[in-house]
Amino acid sequence: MRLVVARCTVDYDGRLTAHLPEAVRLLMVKADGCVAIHADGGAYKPLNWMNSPNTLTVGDDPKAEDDRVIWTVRNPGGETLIITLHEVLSDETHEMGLDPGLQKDGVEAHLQELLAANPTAILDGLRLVRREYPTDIGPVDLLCRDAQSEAVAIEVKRRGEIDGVEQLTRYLEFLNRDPLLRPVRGMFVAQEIRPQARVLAEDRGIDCMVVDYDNLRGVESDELKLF
Amino acid sequence: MRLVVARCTVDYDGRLTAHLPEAVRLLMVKADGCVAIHADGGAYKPLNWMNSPNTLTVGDDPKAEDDRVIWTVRNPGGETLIITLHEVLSDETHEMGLDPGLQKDGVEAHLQELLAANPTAILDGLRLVRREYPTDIGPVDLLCRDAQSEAVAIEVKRRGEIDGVEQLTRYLEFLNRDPLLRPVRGMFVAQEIRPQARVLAEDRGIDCMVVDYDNLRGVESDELKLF
DNA sequence: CTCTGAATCTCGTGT
DNA sequence: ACACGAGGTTCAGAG
Repeated sequence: MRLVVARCTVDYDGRLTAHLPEAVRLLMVKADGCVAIHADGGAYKPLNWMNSPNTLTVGDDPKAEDDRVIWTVRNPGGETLIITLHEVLSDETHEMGLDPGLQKDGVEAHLQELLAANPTAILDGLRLVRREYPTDIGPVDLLCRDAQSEAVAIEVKRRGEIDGVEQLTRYLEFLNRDPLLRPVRGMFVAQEIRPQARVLAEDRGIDCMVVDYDNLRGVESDELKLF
Repeated sequence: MRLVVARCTVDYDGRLTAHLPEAVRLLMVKADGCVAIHADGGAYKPLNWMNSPNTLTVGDDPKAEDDRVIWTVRNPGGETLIITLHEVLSDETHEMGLDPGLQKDGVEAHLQELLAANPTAILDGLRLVRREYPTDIGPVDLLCRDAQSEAVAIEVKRRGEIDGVEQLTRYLEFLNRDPLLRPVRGMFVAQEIRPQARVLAEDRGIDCMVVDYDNLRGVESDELKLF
């Protein structure tokens, strides 16, 4: 990884056009060639960047009186990032090697897995038909049948907001056209449900349910203990 | 901005839990206190981070035999980021000052402006009634009248996806309650429309249209040349 | 390969 | 403060 601290101006032209006036910033060039320009504050996201694959060419500015250097970064999509370095304050390179990568736990996929394994935690007598049950407009998280064998479509979210209710409503609209499934009931299951989402869901006849991730893990381990 | 290159392990516990095995990485501490951990490749996004405001406390690990150092970053939300530095390879600090910020051009707002100025680029004989026409549930991008003076509600997107169709559907539902407007037709205009979004739109009787940003700019400049 | 949906989304704007 | 929508979204996973 090469780290350059420099007073610079930047111009990006690609999916949009963007410009950075002259200031001191960090230029980060990673081993795979991707380039990122960071300011000293604000977000973790860089001000500008160019992902790999790309080509970086370095040249002097023939029009300039001082010794400024121009970096031109081009990618196969025709996007360009032009960095004019007016003054270089630091330029260091460090070898780092490949990163073993991030291990995550506790995202929506895990919640969905736990619920698929324990549908009765949602509703007594509930049985799983399929995870990611396909419809013409995308897959429903869980399709189940309740104790009366009626279909229940379940949308799982970490945080339940209005767009999740919209999503489930669309699925229900399409699922209810299928005579083998009709009538299909909707359930909105999340670790947290925003008040507005709850209002909209209830207005549409969709049941809401808040579940606890750690409790569910407990349920699962309890079941494992039985064997 | 402080830049530390170190062999380290990282544990994040907050909205999810995540762990990074030992490897050499860049630790970036910005002037506002935010911390980011970068690998030497992949995305511009850091592997782990903690936004400002937060507190960084540095301490030795009393249990360790070597001289490892532990950084503990805490934010008011109770999230923690624990970085164990096994070996520090570089540690530098640079003053950068405030960044003047990014100037952008070519986003959805510009597309909407161009279409508002040239409604006939969407449909022959189309006249603009109002941009950001208000309804009880939010403003419609463009409200127009066609050659037969019937109302047309237009949703403008850079990339047309299902959400946009939902949005327009909601607006149409409310606009069609207004006897002065009824019947209101819907049009979904974007630089690119995803197939599933097109299916849903057509299912709802909404017309789709793909427009080109650069062409529109050309139309505009053509009109300007007339004067 | 495309397409869909999640994200520690982030970031702005408006109320 | 919260809700809503856009993003050079990025990113991973399934068909």
